Amino acid sequence: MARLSIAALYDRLFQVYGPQGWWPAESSFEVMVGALLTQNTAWRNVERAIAALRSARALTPRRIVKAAPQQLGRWIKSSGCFNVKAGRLQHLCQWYLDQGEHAVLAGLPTALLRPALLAVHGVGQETADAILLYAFNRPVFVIDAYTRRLLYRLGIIYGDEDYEALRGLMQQRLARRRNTTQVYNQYHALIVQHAKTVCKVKPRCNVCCLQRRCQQRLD
DNA sequence: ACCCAGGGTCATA
DNA sequence: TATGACCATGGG
Repeated sequence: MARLSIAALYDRLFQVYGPQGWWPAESSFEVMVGALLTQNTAWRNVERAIAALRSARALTPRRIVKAAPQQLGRWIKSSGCFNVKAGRLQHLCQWYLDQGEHAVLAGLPTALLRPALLAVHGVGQETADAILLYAFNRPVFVIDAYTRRLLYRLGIIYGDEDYEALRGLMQQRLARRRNTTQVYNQYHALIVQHAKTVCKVKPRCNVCCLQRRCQQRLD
């Protein structure tokens, strides 16, 4: 059986799950907050944290920076690792204010914006790229553990490639597409959706198990 | 009682 | 560079 290509996998996922409507948020700033809070955390718990911030009227960069760390921790408690994340959230918001907020940042080229995000303490590659793609609408593919696992099961990668190698691979294979930013947006969301529904319920799902190597669980 | 979730940082070797 | 510990809640 011929190996499924990265481009064909996208079409298959989209065919099965349809458009995903990511990122669920009311503003680009809220996307940034969510991207940070969802680090190693189920989205459900992040929603509660964001709801708590909103009902406390604390869902703004200034309120978050001004808040006492302990208070901030209480608001975002449901997202786990709350002491760590309270600090990270304040670093991110302080940076956001220092840079002049969204309008200024939106004017920066991705080649400058990405390193700037990565320089924020608590923002790693996946979080930075999620912010670039979903808050700033930049054509940057977000690599996560699900992406790596799925590509590995499909025999598309070895599995030991580093983050940048995978991001480069995904972007290269999708370069011919019409609207790459929209494709990256949907693709990442589709992989997450696929991972937390079908693969979990049905070990032999109708997407990744088109391939032999996927007939057995490899992790 | 485990294991994992829409990760990242830090100490150690 | 490459592991491991740590953060810590909520759901399965």
